[in-house]
Amino acid sequence: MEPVIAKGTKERILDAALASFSSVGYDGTSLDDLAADLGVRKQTILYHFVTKRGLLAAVVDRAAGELIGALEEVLASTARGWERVESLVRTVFRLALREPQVLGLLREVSRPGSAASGRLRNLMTPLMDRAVSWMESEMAVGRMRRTDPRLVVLSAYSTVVGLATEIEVLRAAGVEQ
Amino acid sequence: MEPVIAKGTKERILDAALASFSSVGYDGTSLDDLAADLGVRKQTILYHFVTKRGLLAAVVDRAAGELIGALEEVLASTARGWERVESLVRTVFRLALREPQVLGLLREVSRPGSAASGRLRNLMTPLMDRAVSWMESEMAVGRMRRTDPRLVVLSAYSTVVGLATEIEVLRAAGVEQ
DNA sequence: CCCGTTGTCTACCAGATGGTAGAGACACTT
DNA sequence: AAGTGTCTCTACCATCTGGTAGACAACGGG
Repeated sequence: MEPVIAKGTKERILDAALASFSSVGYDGTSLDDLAADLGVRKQTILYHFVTKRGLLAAVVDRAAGELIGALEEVLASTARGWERVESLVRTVFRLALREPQVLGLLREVSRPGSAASGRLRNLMTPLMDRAVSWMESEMAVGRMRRTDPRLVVLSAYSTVVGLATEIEVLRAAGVEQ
Repeated sequence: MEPVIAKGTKERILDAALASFSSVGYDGTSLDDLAADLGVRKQTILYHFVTKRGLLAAVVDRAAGELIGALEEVLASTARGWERVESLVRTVFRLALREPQVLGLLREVSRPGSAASGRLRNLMTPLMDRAVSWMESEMAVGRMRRTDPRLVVLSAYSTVVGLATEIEVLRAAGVEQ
């Protein structure tokens, strides 16, 4: 599959695109600049991803896959109640520390009206539904206080992502982890 | 001060620009489109704000002024300890509900490397410093637990803004206030 | 009656952007 | 040797962008 030494051009493009999208945004990223950074012509990028939106979609798919994969792993574990929530949160933070770009991309793309916000929703809603129904069952057996689970999940989501996103800001402010 | 019937062109431009910047972002906003929406030529915009960045700066100044003004009002009150924090948070949320665009703009502009992030920092740091030194004095008299105030303020900031920003998302998900 | 200011307009442009067309190089199969 | 698919390249283009230059009207004061 993968060459032993050099990453394939396609992967390298995805890496650079993730970095660029998450820092300067989708509109702020020009294919020419991206290609120049990679020592490649723009048309090479377009060959692999057909259009700029296609590139964004691919980047989102890969990043979301990583995030979802990490979460799935936790979901497969046996922890129950708030323990489970805690390890989920911890997982997200660990990912945010290792690859801040993924969270940056999430922030960029979750803007309503973004070129890929629909795609993101399609990837996230099943996860969200699972979380909601799990919370409902936990509430049913009395391990959690009874509230609107959808609201709780959304609040938790935005708080965690918000905080994780600001990690760069925190770093810039000279704060430790 | 304000004309009774029609808002001045300048104010109308600022309104439209705020809406556009906060939803599709700075790069995603074209002066031509903005002008077309207003029934005005692009050059009218440039007459009032000279350059696109100038327009952004003006929008940021006005929005930040609103936010800071609201917060100043609370800071002038007599509430102490966590009470005070609570009313500050409440104020931000009230503003976010009334004008979600302001928070959208904040999110757009707080991205490191944004065209106006420096300007925003200049406007926010005095507020931040006040919050930090206030917390320090509260901790000194034992009304608050002793921790790194800078960290607390940053966390609170990102959590509140994060949550407030997602209000549109919450609304889209069909959740009440 | 002229003059400077203010605000909006028409006309135009240089540069960047995403995208198309097609050729050359290379590897693999037949 | 010929053919086929994969990958990258050069060349080109239509469109859109922010921005400049300058005309035209309205207005108020001297």
